[in-house]
Amino acid sequence: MSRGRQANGNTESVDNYLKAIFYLGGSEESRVTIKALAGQLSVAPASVTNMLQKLAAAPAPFVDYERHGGVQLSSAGKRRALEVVRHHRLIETFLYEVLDYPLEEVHDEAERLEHFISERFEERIAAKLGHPKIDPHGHSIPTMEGEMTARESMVLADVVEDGTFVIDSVSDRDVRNLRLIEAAGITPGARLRVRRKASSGSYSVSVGRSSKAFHLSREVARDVRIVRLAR
Amino acid sequence: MSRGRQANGNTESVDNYLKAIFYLGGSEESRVTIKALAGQLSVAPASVTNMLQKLAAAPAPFVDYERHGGVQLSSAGKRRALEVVRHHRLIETFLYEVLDYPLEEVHDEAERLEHFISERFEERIAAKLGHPKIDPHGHSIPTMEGEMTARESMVLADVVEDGTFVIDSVSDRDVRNLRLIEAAGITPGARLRVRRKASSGSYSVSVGRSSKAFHLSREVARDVRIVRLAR
DNA sequence: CCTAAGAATTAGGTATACCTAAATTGGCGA
DNA sequence: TCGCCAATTTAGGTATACCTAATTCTTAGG
Repeated sequence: MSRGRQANGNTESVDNYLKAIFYLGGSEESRVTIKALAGQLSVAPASVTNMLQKLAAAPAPFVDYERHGGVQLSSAGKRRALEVVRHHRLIETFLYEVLDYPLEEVHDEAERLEHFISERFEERIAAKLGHPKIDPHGHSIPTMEGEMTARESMVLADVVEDGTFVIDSVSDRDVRNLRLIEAAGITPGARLRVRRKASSGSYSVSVGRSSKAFHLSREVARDVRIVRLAR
Repeated sequence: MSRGRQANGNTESVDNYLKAIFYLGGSEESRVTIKALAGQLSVAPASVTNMLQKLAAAPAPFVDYERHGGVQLSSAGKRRALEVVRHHRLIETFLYEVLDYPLEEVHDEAERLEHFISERFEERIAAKLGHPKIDPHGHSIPTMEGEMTARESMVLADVVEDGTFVIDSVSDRDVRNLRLIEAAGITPGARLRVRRKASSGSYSVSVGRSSKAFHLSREVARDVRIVRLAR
């Protein structure tokens, strides 16, 4: 009886590799280097090579791996990655909406639970939430069929001209940043006026119809994605 | 970074050993044999010996183990076992009450998730449910402090005289039995009239105020616990 | 009281998923 | 073109938690 198995047939570890390749590959699904994966997963490069060799050697492999040539998800791998992402984001939404979690705590819990919930659990929380399309951070939730609607948003830190935007999503990568972002009232869907770009790369912004401007560091601006408001 | 860790500091495996010792020790908390544990956990006896030696060698051991002398939980072990049981039963209640799971599916999902939820999750579902004292099977839910109210109930299969009882709890051990039990309307709190004990060891019973009697096999009667109704 | 059955333990393996350290490789700049 | 060097891979090791087979206890019955 091999341990470490879950509701589905995968290992927590395998799922994490797939998710990491998915994220690092970006929307172009480009090949990902071993080094980048190692960084993302906080694991030694040698461990990554090992794991990828194992994954690639499987009968219906999740990845397309080539010696010295990086990795890419196979279509099966992409399907599985999207399922894990769906789990993650549904759980986040559930924790936030139903269990009243504070936004910053949602990520870590979801990160653990995403590997262990059954299909039934997934289906039930989706139903309870009315089959939501975005999670509390503003990220798209893939459908059961593994479709994820693409969003064409940009990182706030890349904005060079003043303007008015709609907040698309916020990153859950860094809890400290996320707390600042939330405290500032920066929430997906809200209006964001970018007032000034300091030479340092930081911003003066205001949210909603408030005219109170406040300051956002470049560091924090990197964790906010926005869409230009149609004029 | 050792894998297999959870929200708390334990291994899934360790938690399962503690839970098994807890169950097998019964309310008298008697010593449990290696063989019984091996049976309960579906693991080879040698594996049990190994694990117990490791557990007993820890700085603040969860178990009191003696060579050729069986095991018993230490007070720390009992505390942890009760926490896992609390998780399990709270999750069951949550799945049943909030996510509308069918009763028979509640156990397996809880069995997996009990190891991975955080204290916060535990606290939140308990709050959502109004700090329930029993789970949908009728089992007591230990408190946060590790107290579990004892119930003096008996197994239906042990009843020798006809009489009227209150259903205390039903076992979730066997899904097939549980389905029969539920279909019969046997639910914790309901009234059960035991009409006849066949020589085979099976019963004719009726539930609630219904006078429709039906048949219960000894096998199924072993999974129902009852309390004699005060006259 | 002594022995043999059955319980428990020891010994030696497997698989997973990590690690470090030591090769190797492949592409880029001199 | 060639050699360097960072990236990658190979080699060899660790810990967990299992396994089987072989050995050693314990104790209950003769």
